[in-house]
Amino acid sequence: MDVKTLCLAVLSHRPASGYEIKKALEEGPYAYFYRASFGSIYPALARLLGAGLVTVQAETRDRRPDKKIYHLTTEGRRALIDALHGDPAPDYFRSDFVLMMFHADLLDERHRRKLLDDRIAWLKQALDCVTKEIPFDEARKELCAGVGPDFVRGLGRAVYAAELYFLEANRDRILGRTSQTAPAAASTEGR
Amino acid sequence: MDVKTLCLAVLSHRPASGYEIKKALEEGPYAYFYRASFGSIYPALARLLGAGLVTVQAETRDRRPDKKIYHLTTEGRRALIDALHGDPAPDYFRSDFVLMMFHADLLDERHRRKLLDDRIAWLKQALDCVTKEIPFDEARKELCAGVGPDFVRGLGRAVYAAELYFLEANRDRILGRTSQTAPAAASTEGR
DNA sequence: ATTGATATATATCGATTCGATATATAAGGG
DNA sequence: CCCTTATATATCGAATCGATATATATCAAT
Repeated sequence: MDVKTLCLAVLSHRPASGYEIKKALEEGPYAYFYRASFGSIYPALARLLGAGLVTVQAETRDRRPDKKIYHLTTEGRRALIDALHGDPAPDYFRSDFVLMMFHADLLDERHRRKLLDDRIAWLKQALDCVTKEIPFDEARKELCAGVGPDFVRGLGRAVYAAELYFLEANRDRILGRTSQTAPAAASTEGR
Repeated sequence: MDVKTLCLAVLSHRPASGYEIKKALEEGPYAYFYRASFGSIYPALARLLGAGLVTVQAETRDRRPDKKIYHLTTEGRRALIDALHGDPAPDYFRSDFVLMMFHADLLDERHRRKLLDDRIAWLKQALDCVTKEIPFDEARKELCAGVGPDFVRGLGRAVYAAELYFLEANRDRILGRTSQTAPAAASTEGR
């Protein structure tokens, strides 16, 4: 699924600016399963505009740069629905954390510990967010309402909780046995 | 982490051709947490060669195109270790499946069911692979040996199992309540 | 014989995306 | 003044993608 479709998806909730689309993708529920940079959002919006799948209205604000609000057209909505009914591409997952853990034998103890601690902290924070339903503002709330978002929230919770549980249950395994520090250091820190 | 580092990581196990690197990334344990295309692997290898982080030896084979085997240099190994000790970038995760489920209200019942069924089947197959330790050949076996790979395998298993469990426990929720087909059709298929 | 599929190999193309940067505005702090 | 953060639009050069090209093999179907 390309960034054009992603923008259509965000706009299916409500009209938004390019910046707001980025925010939804970065801080809203989409952040857990998609991502896009300004470098791809603006050209994608330009293409959507050219294709008649969105329209744009400029809003002038005092002492601020103009704001462009993009609206989904009927054709745009249809294009989105078509795309959502296509075959899903395989998940795209890249994780430095996992790559580093995979090469644990090349890592020093300190770094291994830091990776685990940071990951555990991040998972706890993410679980907190997902569980809480982020009620920051109306636009954010709207994105989170419905059976689909509920389902995805539950899925995210399940997966993050499983990872957290696994990391906490197995951290000693990765910290102890591949230690390359002196045995004395290992025995005081491995326990 | 860029594709250069990824190639160094694969080569840290044993020398390999560009094609073999791709295979390791596509079918070996790396497939679950990284990915790269030929379009990025070959240019990355060229850059690594230019930087002296790898060397290459051409092997002539009868009636076959030459095979280029890339070897990690000492500097290459050092560069890899440095990269692995850096700060991990945030995970990059994109999922058409999750995006589609998030927009379940826009999907017809048939498509929703297909998405779930296919995903569940894929998860089962992936769990099977991860559990089995893929003992296809020596090169593959080598990639899977050690505390790091064990840890990552366990992590993958935990996460996939959690997702599978969640999907099986909640499929009726996503199939039933957002149905937009006639009530009669829903009641015969929802069960 | 040809075609299609699959496999092992190297390589590259045009399109897309990334991450950083630029610009324009605001506010606050050192 | 500079830096940081925020709200906005936009673009750059580098990296990556997915498809394609080329070169070889084997096997199966027509």
